[in-house]
Amino acid sequence: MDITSFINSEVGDFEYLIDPPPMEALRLINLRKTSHVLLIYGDMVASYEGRAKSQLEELMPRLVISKPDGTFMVHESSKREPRLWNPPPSTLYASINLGVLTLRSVRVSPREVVVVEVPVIRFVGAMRLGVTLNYRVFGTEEDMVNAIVNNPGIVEDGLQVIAREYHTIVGDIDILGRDSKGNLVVIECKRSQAGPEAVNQLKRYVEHMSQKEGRPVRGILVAPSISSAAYHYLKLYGLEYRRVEPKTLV
Amino acid sequence: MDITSFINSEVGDFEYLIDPPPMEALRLINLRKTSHVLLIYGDMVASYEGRAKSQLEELMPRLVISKPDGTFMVHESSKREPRLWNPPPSTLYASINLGVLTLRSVRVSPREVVVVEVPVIRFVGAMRLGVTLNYRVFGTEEDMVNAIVNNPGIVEDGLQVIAREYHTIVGDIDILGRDSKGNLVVIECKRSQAGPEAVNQLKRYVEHMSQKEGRPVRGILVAPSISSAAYHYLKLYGLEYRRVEPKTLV
DNA sequence: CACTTTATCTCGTGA
DNA sequence: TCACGAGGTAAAGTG
Repeated sequence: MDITSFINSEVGDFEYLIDPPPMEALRLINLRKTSHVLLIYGDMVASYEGRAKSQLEELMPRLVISKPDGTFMVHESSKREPRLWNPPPSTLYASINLGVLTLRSVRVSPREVVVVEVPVIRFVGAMRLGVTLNYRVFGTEEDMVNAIVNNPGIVEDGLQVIAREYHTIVGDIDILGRDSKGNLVVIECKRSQAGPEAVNQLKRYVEHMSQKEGRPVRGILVAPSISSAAYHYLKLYGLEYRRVEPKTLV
Repeated sequence: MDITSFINSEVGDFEYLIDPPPMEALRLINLRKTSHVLLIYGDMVASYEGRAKSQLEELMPRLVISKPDGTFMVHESSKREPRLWNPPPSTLYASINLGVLTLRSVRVSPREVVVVEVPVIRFVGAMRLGVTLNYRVFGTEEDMVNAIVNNPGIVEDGLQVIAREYHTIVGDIDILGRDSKGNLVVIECKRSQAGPEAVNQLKRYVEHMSQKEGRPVRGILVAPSISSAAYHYLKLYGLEYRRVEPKTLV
C-alpha cells in the first residue's frame, strides 16, 4: 500500500492528514516519529503515572506534540506548561485499540508512562524542524560572575578573587575572594531578586568557611534587589548586600 | 472579502492554511489569536529581549505556538522547553513587514518582547482546545504532609502533630510536632531526593525554633532518599533523616 | 552515573 | 499586588 495515497501532501519536510481514519494517522505517526515533530489534534483523554500520577479523564480537544528526541507533551488552551508530558529521552508507541488511536510515551529512568487515547482525530501533522547550535543567552548569573571576576571593584574596592565555583561539602560557592584587610569573602550572585533562600545559601557557605578557617568570614549577596524579609534575615546574621543589575554588566 | 475564500476548511474549531501568502496567514492569525491556539510552521528567525536577551539568527524551520491566554512559544526539533517564549499574559501583534510575516509577543511586566520573522510560511493552523478543570496531581509534597498528619507514626512512634504549615519569620515549617519525651520536633518533607538545600532549610527552622523555645529542638528530614553529601551535612548538625516513599502514602 | 545549581524558570497560594 | 516555595520541575555542568 502506497502511503502517498492517503497523505494529502508531498512526502518530505511536511505531511498532514485532516480528519483521518485511525489507521492512516497511525501510519504517518510510525513513519515519522523518529525524524519529525508530530502534531496530533483531536478529542482525547490522557493519563500519567511515574514520579507522580494524574489523569485527564474528560474527553476534550487537546494538542499532542511529539519530538524525535522523545519529548512528548499534551497541551491545553492555556499555560506555557504542558498538562502532561514526558521529557526526552522517551519512546513513543502508537497503536489502535478497539478502533481508537492510542499513544504511549514511555520513559525508562525513572519509569514514567503517558497514555493518550484519541477517539476523534482532527489533524495529524509531521514536520521537520531545526536546532539552533551555539545558542547563547545573555544576562545570566554566569555572566554576572564573569563580570565580577574580571572587575571585582563592582562589588568592593580592593577585592581580590581567589576562586570561582569553589567546591565545598555544603555546596558550590560562586566566588571566593579576599578583601583589602585580608578577610576571606564569600560572594553569592543572583540574577533576579534575592529571597530568604538566597540569604540562607550564603549563610551556609559563610558558616562552613569560617569554621574551616577558624576565623570570621564575610558574606556578600550580590543581586539586583532583595525582598525586605530577606534583607532583615541577612542583617541578622551580619551578612552584606550589594545591589548589582545584571544587564549593566554585559 | 470573505475569509472562507482562502481558508481551506470550515470556519469553527479548526482552520488551516498550507503554504499561504503572508496576507492570508495574517488574516487567520488576527481572526483567531484571542480564541484559538495558533500553530505557525515555517522558516523563521527570532529574538528575545527582557529579563535576559537572546537571538535565533539562523533561518530554519521552527514551530510557533500561540495560546489565547498569551502564551507564546518558539519550538525546535528537540527538548521539552521552547527555545524562546513569553509566558501568559502576553499580547500577540502580527503584521507584514516588507512582505514578511512578523509576530511580536509583548509582555508588560516585566517588559519582555519576542519577535519572530517568517519569510517562508509552510502551515498555519487555528484550533480550539479545552482546559481541564479541577486538575489534580497525586504524590505531591502536600500529599506526604497530609499522610503524616493523619498518621504521625509514619515518622515516629508516639509523635504528636501540633501544627502544619507553621508560620515563622524564616519560612513555613511543614509539620511541627512533639515526640513522646515532650521534645519539639520540626519536620521537613521532600517528595524527591533531598539535597543540601533541604538540609539547610531544616537547619534554619530548627535553629529558629530552639532559639524561640530556649531549649533543644529536634529536626527530621522526611524524603524518599538523600544525597550522601547532604546526609553528612545533616548528621553534622545533629539532624535526623527518615526515609519515606511518597507513593506508598497515597 | 550521581550530584548540584540555574532558570527569561512557571505556577499556585497566601499575606 | 507581591513574596515565597513547590515542581512529575528541565537542562547544564562537573566529578
